[in-house]
Amino acid sequence: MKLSEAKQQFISSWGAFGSHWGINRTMAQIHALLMISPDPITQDDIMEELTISRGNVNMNIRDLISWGLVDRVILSGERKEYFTAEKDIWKVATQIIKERKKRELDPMLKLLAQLEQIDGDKKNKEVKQFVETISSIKKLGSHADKMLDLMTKADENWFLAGLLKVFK
Amino acid sequence: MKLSEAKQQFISSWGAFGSHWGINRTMAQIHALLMISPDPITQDDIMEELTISRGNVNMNIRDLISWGLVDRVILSGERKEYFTAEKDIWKVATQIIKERKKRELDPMLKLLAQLEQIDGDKKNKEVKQFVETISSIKKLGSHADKMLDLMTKADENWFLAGLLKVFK
DNA sequence: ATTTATTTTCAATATATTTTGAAAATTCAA
DNA sequence: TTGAATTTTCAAAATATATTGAAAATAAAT
Repeated sequence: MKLSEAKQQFISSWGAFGSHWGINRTMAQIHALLMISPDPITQDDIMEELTISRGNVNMNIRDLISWGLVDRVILSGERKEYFTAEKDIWKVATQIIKERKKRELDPMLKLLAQLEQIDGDKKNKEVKQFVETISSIKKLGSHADKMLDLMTKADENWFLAGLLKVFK
Repeated sequence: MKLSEAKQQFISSWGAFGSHWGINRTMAQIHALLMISPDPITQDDIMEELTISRGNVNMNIRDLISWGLVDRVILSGERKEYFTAEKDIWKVATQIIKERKKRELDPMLKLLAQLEQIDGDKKNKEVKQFVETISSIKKLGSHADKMLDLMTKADENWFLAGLLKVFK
């Protein structure tokens, strides 16, 4: 397979993959393109490579920057802005985990804590099932929370070495 | 807070939460409703509780069944079908992980293995960055794959006990 | 200060996804 | 069988999301 073909395939499937995870397809594609680009590239390069509009590139790039996955780069002497992506995939993964934890898991756990305090007869079947469901989700959620916290603080080798100990 | 209010809040936010994870909002809401329902309920109950159409309920219920999260229940003497959800949240989580691994991670890893074999000068900067990106994603992916496999085979206590050892 | 290159915004448009609801199919009882 | 209850399907409509492109804003050079 030729590089150009492989590139296209990777960008396209990374986009599809991302869309299963609440990340918009184009954003994931831009991210893919930046990850495989050895040097920083411009908005125009991205527009051309993915055949999408300037506005689209601009918005998604800003989104990627807010996720901490892409950086603006100023090349001296150049007027245009350049962009580059974090290349260490472990850092990419922990960054995504950190952000999603903050944006989604944390608020959910906060809400569940509130919902646990409902008034009503604890003997009532409906009440009982509700409280049990909420508290078991909360419990699982906070385990996940702690685990993700530790994971994202550890570096890759440390984390995987640790896992090996558990998983024989 | 009253039960009815708490129920509404839980259903609504579980729906929003799900939609960040590629699960459609209504499907997640139906799932939430079933999890907090102590006894099996009918399509009509769901229609009424969530004020959505019969077709919508039917399609999403089937989807939930295909995910292994909901079961059809036939109550003897009753004509209508009843539905019930798995209540053990650890089982719910591992079931979701298993399915998503099968549907998303496995195909992605398979594709990456193909993309690694591109022809061209390995000294070329573009080729080098491409191959490095692909192989590092593949490596991380297969670590995740192994870990998820073990997680979903283990039971909750075993898994958490194991994690405790690693994470002090 | 004016021009020119570049980035950003956002209303309009296009695309994708979800939902409806009524018709068709199925299931069960009489 | 026939018919009533129930489930399923799916084209059309509604809704939500993504994309465009040109105008406004910003930044740099002259």
